[in-house]
Order: sequence, then C-alpha cells, then structure tokens
Amino acid sequence: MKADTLFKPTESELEILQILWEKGDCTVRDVHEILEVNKDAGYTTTLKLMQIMHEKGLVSRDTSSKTHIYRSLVNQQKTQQHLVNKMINNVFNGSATRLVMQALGNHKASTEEINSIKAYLEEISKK
Amino acid sequence: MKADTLFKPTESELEILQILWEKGDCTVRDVHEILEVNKDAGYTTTLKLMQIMHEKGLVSRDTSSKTHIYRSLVNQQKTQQHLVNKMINNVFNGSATRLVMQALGNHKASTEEINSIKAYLEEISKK
DNA sequence: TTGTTTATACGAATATATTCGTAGATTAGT
DNA sequence: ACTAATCTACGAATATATTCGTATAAACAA
Repeated sequence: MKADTLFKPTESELEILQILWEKGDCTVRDVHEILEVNKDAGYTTTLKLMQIMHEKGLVSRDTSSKTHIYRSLVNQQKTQQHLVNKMINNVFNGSATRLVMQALGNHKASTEEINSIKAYLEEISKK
Repeated sequence: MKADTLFKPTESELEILQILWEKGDCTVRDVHEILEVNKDAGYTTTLKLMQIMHEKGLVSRDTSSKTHIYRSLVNQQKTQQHLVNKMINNVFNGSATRLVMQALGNHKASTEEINSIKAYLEEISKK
C-alpha cells in the first residue's frame, strides 16, 4: 500500500480512537460519556460513528451480549507516525526540524521534557 | 476568539496556502501548475478553490488586470502553530514531547538537523 | 405481566469539501 | 478583423462527514 493510501481517520474517528486506545474495550455508552464532556452530540451519533468504524475495519466488535463491546484495531503508534509524517509534508514542507521547533516553541516545555528530548537526540545521533 | 475557533484550513486550502507562502503572489495558473504535479484536478477546480478562499478572506486578490493575482492573508507561522497544537492535543494527548520524538524517530534526521535542534533546546532552556 | 429503560439498526437530513462543465469576456496571434 | 487561447463566474454534480429521528428488540424493575 502506498503511504498516501494509508488509513486517514476523520476528526470524529480520531476522537473515538483516542478513547479506545486509552481505555481499551468500551461500549458505545462508555465512549459517548467521555465524548459528551467536550462535544455536543447525541448518543445515536456516537453509535453510528462506531458502526461506520466497524464497517471500515477500524474497530472490532463483540456482539455476544446485547451491549456490544468495541476495541481499536488500528495501531496507535503507526497512526501517530502517519499523521506526523503527513503534517511534516503538508505543513512544514518536509522539514521535521521545523515542526519540532514549532512544537517546542509553543508549548513551553518543562526542563524535564527538554532533558528527555536531549537524551533522545544523543541516542539517535550515535547510530 | 477561542483557540478552537481559529482558522481551520481544509486539505486543499493548505496545499494552496503552502504554494502562496513559498512563491508569494501567484495567478491561478501558477498555483495550478504546481498542484498538477502531484494532483489530478482540472484548472477550474483550482480556480474555484481560490475563489472560495477569497470569499473566506484567506487570500487577497488583485483584479486590476484580467488575470487576477492572489496573495495569502494568513500567517504561515500562526497556522503552523495552530495545527501543531491541535495535533498535540488530538493525537498525542497533550504531550509535545511525544510528538517531537515521533517526528524525529521517523524521519531519520541528519546530523546537521539534530545539531540545530540541540542548539535550539539550549536556547530555550536558558530562559 | 406490564411498563420503563437501554440497546442496536437503519434511513435520511444536513453540512462541508471537492470537482467540473459551460457560458461569456478578454487577450494574443496571424 | 478573425480565430484561438486564456481567463473568470457560476451553478451544479459528486463525494464525504456528521447528525439525528424512529423503529424494534432485549433487559430490567415493579
């Protein structure tokens, strides 16, 4: 599969995936209650979205009891990687460095964060 | 204006903005010829998109001659910042560090890149 | 048992993004 | 001047994403 053809989640799908990545197995209601905090949409909207995600193969569904249980089928790391690469290309003209600086510039990183990034840089520069 | 309400360019708009940021003033044809390389769409599609962007106030338009000249009205830095922040929140659960590591991990950064990031880290850790 | 709550399924309305065809005006080439 | 090329305007088709109403079935509570 070509890089461009890789999984491209919609905004709503990403919101749901994040919950599934964090919480693991969830019912529609579990997900909906979390979404509701920051979003104003009805229960059946969440249900429909999760059904569509199931059709697309993004989540698995255990239908053995009345209340179905959903689980993410897409890898968090790979999705993050894909989205970051896309952003580097589409927004930063291919420069990972510029993205990194932008990310660190905004978010006033803590000393601890900066140190862990430094350590990480040391590590990858050895190779 | 709330952070969430800020300018949210579509995929196509971002492609066009990138060209305008890099090239400066452009005609529709200028933009279209660059887009054509990686994208398969007709001239009037590009025209329409740029007209819509003008309606939205994303670009200015000089109509003094038959062939109109477009210019970006949105700030590149601010747009990048906004998009990066959104990604940190929506994809990396608020951790800029994780995004940075992901970005550097993929893209095998050159020694030069790594050094400039190190220098940047030194600078911001002083403040 | 009977009524209430809680699920899913499904179709359709709405919103938004993308694409293109066609018409009409202007410019350039000969 | 005449023709071809180039441009804008505009409406509409298409695609995709999001939202919700309603029907129906299962579980639950009294």
